[in-house]
Amino acid sequence: MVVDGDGPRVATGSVVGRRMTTGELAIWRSLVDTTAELRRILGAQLQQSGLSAADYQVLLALSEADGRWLRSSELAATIDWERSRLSHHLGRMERRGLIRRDDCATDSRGAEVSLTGDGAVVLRRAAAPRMRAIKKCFADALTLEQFDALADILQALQNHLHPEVKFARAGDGRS
Amino acid sequence: MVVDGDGPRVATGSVVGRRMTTGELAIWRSLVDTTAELRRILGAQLQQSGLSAADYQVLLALSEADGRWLRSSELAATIDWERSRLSHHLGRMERRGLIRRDDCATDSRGAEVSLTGDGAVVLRRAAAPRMRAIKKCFADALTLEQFDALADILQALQNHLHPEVKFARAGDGRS
DNA sequence: GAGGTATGATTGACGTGTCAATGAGGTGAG
DNA sequence: CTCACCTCATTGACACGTCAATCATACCTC
Repeated sequence: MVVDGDGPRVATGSVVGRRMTTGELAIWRSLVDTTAELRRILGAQLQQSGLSAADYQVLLALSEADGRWLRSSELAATIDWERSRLSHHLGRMERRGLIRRDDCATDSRGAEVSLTGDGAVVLRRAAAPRMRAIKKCFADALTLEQFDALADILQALQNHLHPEVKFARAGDGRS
Repeated sequence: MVVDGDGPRVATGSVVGRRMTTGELAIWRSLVDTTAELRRILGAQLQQSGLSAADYQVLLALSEADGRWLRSSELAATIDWERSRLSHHLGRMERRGLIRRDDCATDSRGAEVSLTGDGAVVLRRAAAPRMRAIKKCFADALTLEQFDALADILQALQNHLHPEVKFARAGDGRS
């Protein structure tokens, strides 16, 4: 049974209306597979520092924040997570002593999330090996030309996913 | 913390030995973020057909298999999953009536996994919308040149991750 | 300032993924 | 034959992610 792939079909006359070719679909599958593999490898590497990729993202965002703390919702926006996902994860990280949640001074509903000393140490120890791993299994594989092309492709995908920011310019107040 | 600009580079060569630049790291982060977003969008789309991305992968592999069934371990190898992950997932899919597991005729340890009628119907209904979604949020964003460049980049990454198959070529006549 | 609504964050339920351990059955050396 | 060892597949425990529901507080309107 064939449920995907391209079959004979009359073109609608517009490029956008064309079906995907098998080649395009194969590239899509390769993208999914390859990025999944990279995530798996880097996740395994990070685990040797006692962190998951999610832990690392949270700790990194906090360490880069002004004053090294963030409101829970700001943190969620920074790393583009759902609120509830963050809440669950912060609970687990708090239990492990990596972060701390305090009542927010300016809004009694809110929480201020900050690194603990332990969290900062663990993050610092994990950072260099992670950079090396990204370099080794990703950056070392590509030429300068390929980097440029990839940046261009990713920009095209982002423009396509978020057309409203396609023409955004610093200092341009209009939307 | 600027890490750009140190060391000469061999023309058109790789960047082995140099540190990653902030630009290269930014491209890595963009790759991770963008592919995560695509997966999220497509997962949400697939969910309208009552399937997860994992379900779809399993059903598709079975539908493409000779005789529409596979040994559990063959299925795991086909979609590159851990055995235990597959076992858990097949349990859930069996409960939902999408697949069936029968004792293997040639090896009493094994299981033969096959599509149920329901599973085949659900897959067929999900396939076209999924293709359209991949086209809409991925394929439609890229030019032919960008497709070529992306295929080249993914091949380079795969070659780097699996050097043992680095020299395999399609159309070689012999492998 | 009282009511209704919006927002910040958490919780519970459930599906999912990983690791280590297990059991059940094949396989080969002696 | 039988013992050691391997592979096939499953299980349990636990971490993780999503959805819908909840709760408390802020904000806005009258």
